Amino acid sequence: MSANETKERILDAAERLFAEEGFDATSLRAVTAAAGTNLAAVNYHFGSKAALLPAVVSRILEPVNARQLELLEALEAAETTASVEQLVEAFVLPIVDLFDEEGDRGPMVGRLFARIMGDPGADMQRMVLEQVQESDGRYQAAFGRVLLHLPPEEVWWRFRTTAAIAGSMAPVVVSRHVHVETMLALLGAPPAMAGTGRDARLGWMLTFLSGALRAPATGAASRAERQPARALAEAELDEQRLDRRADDRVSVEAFER
Amino acid sequence: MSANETKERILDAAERLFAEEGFDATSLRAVTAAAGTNLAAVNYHFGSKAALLPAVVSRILEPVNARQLELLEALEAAETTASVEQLVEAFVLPIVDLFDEEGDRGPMVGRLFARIMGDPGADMQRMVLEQVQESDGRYQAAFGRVLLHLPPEEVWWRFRTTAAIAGSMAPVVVSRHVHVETMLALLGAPPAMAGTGRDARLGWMLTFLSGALRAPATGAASRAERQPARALAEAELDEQRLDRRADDRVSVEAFER
DNA sequence: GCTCGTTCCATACGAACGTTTGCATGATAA
DNA sequence: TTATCATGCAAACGTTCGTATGGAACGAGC
Repeated sequence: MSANETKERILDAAERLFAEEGFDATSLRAVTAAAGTNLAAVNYHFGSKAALLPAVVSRILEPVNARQLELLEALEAAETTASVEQLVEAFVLPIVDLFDEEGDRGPMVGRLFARIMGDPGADMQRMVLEQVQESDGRYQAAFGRVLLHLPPEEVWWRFRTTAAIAGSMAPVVVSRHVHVETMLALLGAPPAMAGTGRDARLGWMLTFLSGALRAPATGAASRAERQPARALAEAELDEQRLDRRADDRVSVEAFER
Repeated sequence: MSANETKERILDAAERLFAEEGFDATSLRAVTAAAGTNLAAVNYHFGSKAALLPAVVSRILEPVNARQLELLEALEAAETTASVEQLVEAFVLPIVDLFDEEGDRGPMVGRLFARIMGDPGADMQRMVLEQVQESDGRYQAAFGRVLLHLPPEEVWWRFRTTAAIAGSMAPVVVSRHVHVETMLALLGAPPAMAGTGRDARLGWMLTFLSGALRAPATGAASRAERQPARALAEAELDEQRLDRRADDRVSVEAFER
């Protein structure tokens, strides 16, 4: 058997098991058994178990990054300025398509990414950020050119959040990778939208994320809209919440500046 | 030492270690060493390692749920109908305050929740959903009464996404729990907003989430806004992307109905 | 047809894991 | 004082983990 074939089979098995059980809960014995190779194969081909995870991730992320950049360049080559929706679509489409691959690989990869992006470990974050660095920077700049009503740092944070949602929340919430039976049993609502195919999910995500990105700058919301929420709630609950700290109301005032 | 004191010390240690290292990567020996108790204490007081996690989570979630319900009831008792922002604030405020607790417990709990909400395992999802069931249902109903421009299932999914973001993305992206040094080094942008305190973060989240919730129903966006993004990108890239499937364009048409 | 480097495999090792056991300790009630 | 019970502790159990080793199988190049 060729070396590459073995490596690919190991990556396939690891991808599935890391997604299903998590990295720590997956043993090399389980990986090699699923891959149909010997236990020692992982250490031979990848050096260690720790080195297997970045290999799995970059095999997934590379084509997504490439396509994100292709779509962005297409937009930038056009004569008209891109809209927020266009930028969001160029960013999100490759991700949604990844989670929508035929067979069960899409859901699987979705779960893997939900795990990875939710992991607050420094090593994990570093690994992901290294892989998306280029695409990320290019989109940051592009959104900065379009969201002119926002100060730069707010653009930065909104895009960071958007990217994180696209990578981690999308597969869990929007697509078919969540344990819908569990949600149905416990929350008892009809998640019909999840079943209507890729384009419905894509459109739904575009609406959600574009809405968030387009929102006016923080602090620009009218006082009439925001003030009563806090004032009312605080007043009605003051006697109940004995544990609240004294500076609470002060900080509200500061924020409502 | 009283039994409760030991249990609390174990929960404290487990909370921190689960957040920092993850559940699987944390050994009972590490927990009991940090708690200053004997190794057997966990099994004595909680039955098993598996039972320790729900105990940790519900100790955190209980006061948050209670406060969410308090704030919602205050809004519902008012004579005027609540706004989207008011509802979002009532839902998000207890969560933001949780991640903002004095000392380092806030960031810690934030990391723990990022892990838990990102975990696609069925057991984990079931555990969380059971704990938030009541509050979740009440807010679902409340948002349904306010987002009148959306069909019920879209309200349902938008709130699901909002809740997931509030629980998992908020601590990672908006607050101080992300490894900012790593982001800075790799993405090289000034995340100044994260440093300006709780109220700035809260306001930022309200803007982001309210914007997403207020967005028009999916499909209601104008064709002039959305169509060119796809058409342009597809046309310019057709020759490059040989691997694209044939039904791609068809499905776009279907979605743009 | 032999050689050499790559790949594969069976096996072993030491460490770390969750759990259990048996007994010590200390407070409480009779 | 004695009996009882909840709690704490040290030690050990069997299992599983990641990694290392030494040789077998194989194919390309001379």
